[in-house]
Amino acid sequence: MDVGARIKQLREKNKFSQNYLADIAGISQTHLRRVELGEADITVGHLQLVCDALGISLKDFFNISNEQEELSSAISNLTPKQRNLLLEFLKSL
Amino acid sequence: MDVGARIKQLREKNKFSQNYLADIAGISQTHLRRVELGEADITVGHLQLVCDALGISLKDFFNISNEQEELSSAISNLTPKQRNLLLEFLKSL
DNA sequence: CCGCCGTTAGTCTTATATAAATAATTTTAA
DNA sequence: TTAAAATTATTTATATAAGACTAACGGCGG
Repeated sequence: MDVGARIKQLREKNKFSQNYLADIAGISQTHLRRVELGEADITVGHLQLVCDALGISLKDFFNISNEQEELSSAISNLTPKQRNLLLEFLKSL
Repeated sequence: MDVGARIKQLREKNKFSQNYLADIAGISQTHLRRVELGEADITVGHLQLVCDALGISLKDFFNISNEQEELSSAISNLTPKQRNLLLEFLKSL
């Protein structure tokens, strides 16, 4: 479970900048950035602040459905060629 | 959500000492103690280690309210006879 | 082109999470 | 009741989480 990627995913879904999210969460943009990049390991207390700012519970933060996980792990193993095929397929939906 | 209390609750359910849990989780007993007492704010990475050692997912670690709800709704449907059996059982814990 | 603005990245410092070793306390068994 | 064993608490030291400030990197109107 990649905490940084998950934060980034939620942040971008809300169209927040690092600065804005950090601000309303009450943490520094520097640190948020490092956490998102996986360069730092956030504490639960601070993650709670971030989750509050994102309007999500810690439980839901960690509750990535199995389908999603299956998908993302499947996708991460694609060859570039396969990735292109997938992109075409998605467009056709 | 009191992370320390939650860890302690799960640790004691498994009849682990701080030392033992810290050992198999790969963290120090000193730190585990401080986290349980709320004197330190554990990082997600370390909490993940603890959860692994406890055989529980992070999602379930934070999924406390549902369990409680399941319990209370289950309890509310007991017959008097079942309620007595439950009381005996609780004493035996 | 040029400065302005929003966003992300880098640096340097401080606060605190975490560890190793040891002491104190509680529990257990004789 | 007491010594040993198990558990929890302290002390001291280090690694790293976290913050303040500044720089670099694009867009965009003038």
